Amino acid sequence: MNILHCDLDAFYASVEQRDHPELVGKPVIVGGLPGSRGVVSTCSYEAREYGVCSAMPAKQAYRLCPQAVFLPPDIPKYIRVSQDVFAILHRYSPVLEALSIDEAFLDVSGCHRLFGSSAQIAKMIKNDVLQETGLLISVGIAANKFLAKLATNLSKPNGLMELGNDEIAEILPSLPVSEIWGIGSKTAHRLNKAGIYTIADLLEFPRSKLETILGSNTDFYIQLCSGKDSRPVLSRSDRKSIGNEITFPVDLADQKEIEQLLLELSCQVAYRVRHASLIAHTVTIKMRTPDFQTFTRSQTLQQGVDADLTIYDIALNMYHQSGLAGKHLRLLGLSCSKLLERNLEQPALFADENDILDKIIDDMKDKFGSAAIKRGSLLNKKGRNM
DNA sequence: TCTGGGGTCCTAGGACCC
DNA sequence: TCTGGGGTCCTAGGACCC
Repeated sequence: MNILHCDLDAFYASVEQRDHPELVGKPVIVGGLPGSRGVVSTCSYEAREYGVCSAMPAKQAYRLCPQAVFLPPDIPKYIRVSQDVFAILHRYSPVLEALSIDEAFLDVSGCHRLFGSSAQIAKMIKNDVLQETGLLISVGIAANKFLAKLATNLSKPNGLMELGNDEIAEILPSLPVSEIWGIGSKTAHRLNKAGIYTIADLLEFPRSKLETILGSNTDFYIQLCSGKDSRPVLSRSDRKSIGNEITFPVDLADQKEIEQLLLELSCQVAYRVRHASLIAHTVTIKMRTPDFQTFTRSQTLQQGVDADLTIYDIALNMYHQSGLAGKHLRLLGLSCSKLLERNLEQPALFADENDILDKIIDDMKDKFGSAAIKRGSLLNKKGRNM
């Protein structure tokens, strides 16, 4: 029982309730605003009582709970709080795997002499997080990652659950397959169509037929359903991609306007790439049409890129070659991948004037914030801000 | 009813190389 | 005239997670 899964309860909404005491006890919905095309990122437990949940369209959330307080997310603030919480977790074990901004696995094997049993460590973590950040965190304890995460899910909010062999034998068989980490709505639906609703159903199903649904992951999922999971807790390796995307308030077909937005995205992403001291070898654009079909185009380059206008040129070219130029779009995205550390890359012999301009703009963004300065061609007559 | 934005990982086909 | 097999990389799409 050495694996802990730690998950902050209703993270974004809880931070807002902490910072705005008048919101405590009220339904709070962080994410898209009611009139927008956004969705709910996180909602407080008060809002959940009305049927509101994560990923629900904001319009639908408003219909269910019009009295809720809708707030846009303040991601930089949540990142700061998250860092504080992860620092607390780090005190108890160096083997920490961050899953997201509000979730992490901790392997506490070898930490018992210093801190006591897993359950004692979990209690100390919950206490420290509450004392130092004012937030509630749920902790699941088990022999492996799958079961630890399950324990957290079963005990939220403000949970602390240790899943031992007896509990596993009792709980696991009747759980719906959608509770399995990695089984999403599509796969769950296909399993249901085959008559598989619970973990017990899955284990009784002929393996060969199961393989037509789960493919090469069949054995892995059978193991999970048997309560076995040999994946180690691993500190996150380097990030694989950096990207931004935007869903327009209304569908857009005007090429000039889309090109302008592509330039804005290029500048945002390039800035983040440079800020991380990285260089990208692949640029990808993403387009979504009003019927919700998503298309991507990507290009891999011999020479790594990090300049605003270089990335923009590549993106613009792909947009015009995509067959979607002039068509209505509801989403436009740009991302950079195949990232390498900049100092490992052979530097260009001469920095050109674009590099110098990027450097000046970056310095100003660092000092005054990203809204303070942008390229002249990004300022249209309305003074759009993004 | 109308579907965000940040990501990760996987698959399948095709090009290319030996 | 008929063309294997293995490996790697690229591209596009899709499932999934929070």
